[in-house]
Amino acid sequence: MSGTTVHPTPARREKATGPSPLGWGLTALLREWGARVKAAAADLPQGSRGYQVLREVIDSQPPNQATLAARLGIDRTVMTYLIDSLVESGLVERTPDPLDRRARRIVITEHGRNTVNEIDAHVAEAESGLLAALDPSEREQLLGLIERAAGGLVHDDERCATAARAID
Amino acid sequence: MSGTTVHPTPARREKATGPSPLGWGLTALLREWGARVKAAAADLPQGSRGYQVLREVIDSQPPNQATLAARLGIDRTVMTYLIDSLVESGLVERTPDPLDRRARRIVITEHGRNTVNEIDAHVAEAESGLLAALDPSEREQLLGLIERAAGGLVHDDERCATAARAID
DNA sequence: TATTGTTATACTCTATAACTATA
DNA sequence: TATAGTTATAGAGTATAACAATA
Repeated sequence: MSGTTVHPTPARREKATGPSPLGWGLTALLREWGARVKAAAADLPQGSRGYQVLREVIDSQPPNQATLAARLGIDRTVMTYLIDSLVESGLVERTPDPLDRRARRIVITEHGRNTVNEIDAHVAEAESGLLAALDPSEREQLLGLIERAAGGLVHDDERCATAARAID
Repeated sequence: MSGTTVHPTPARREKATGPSPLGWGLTALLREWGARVKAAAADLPQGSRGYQVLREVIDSQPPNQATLAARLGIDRTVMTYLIDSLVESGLVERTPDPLDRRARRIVITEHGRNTVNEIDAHVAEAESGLLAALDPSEREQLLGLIERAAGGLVHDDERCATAARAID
């Protein structure tokens, strides 16, 4: 979200010698995704992340904060502030978890559900704009591949570099 | 790089009602990519971004800082510090641009080239680990789709939400 | 002893503006 | 006037550690 314009595949771009296009492409796409979804979800606090949390609250049956944090890759201390502002806006509520009195179940409010429903349409537009270079079947493909690749990141915790700090 | 473990596709995940999996998948993949490449490029300053800059310096014929910044989506003020530390480490040099005395061409040094060559192998490993859930042909597919989608983000500047702030 | 959630602090990024030297 | 590069400052975002309540 810096004042710069993405400038891909410019005239002077040669063949990619090394393995960088993955990181470059992911970065460019995620930056644009964040900017577009932030605009689409301008009604929400916390921009695109507020939207992601709300979607997750709806899709999972009411999760607790730790689950939300783990699933979205957000620190649990940050999740506290995130939920705070969503509660202030009346989009979600913290309810006690009858099975674990330490935990709070985060449930969507009627207002929250309506808001997300409206925003979903705008986000869908934003996302198809983001993938404008691909035709519909390719978008499906990309979505599927991304989800599978990302979904595969669970079980190699003991092997990779992140593990060390992730475990701590 | 928070002390959290990604926790995708957990037991309680239902069908995705809305359009969030794209943002979720991109975020998870990019976070892991950054962590793994940072480990793979531990010799470099500035982690995965130092690597990205070096790769770009090699792939483009010596670019100036503004070009690098635009292409990688990094603010030009940040690029100054980035290049500073790469110069300190002897990986690149700032040379005057004969065609524009304001600009500095960033050229890779012999040491820089050797270093990147070594790291490339580790990064390639890191990336195939990242995409372990996909078979080789699917990885190719994903790479291609990501590059095309990201490459398509150039010409809609006057239409989308980012434009406003990108233009400024 | 481990975990959920909260708070406070410090640190790291990033954004903004101002300045120079060129064009 | 606009652009390339630099620098300084402020702000947003993030990590770390400590704590209370519960498991």
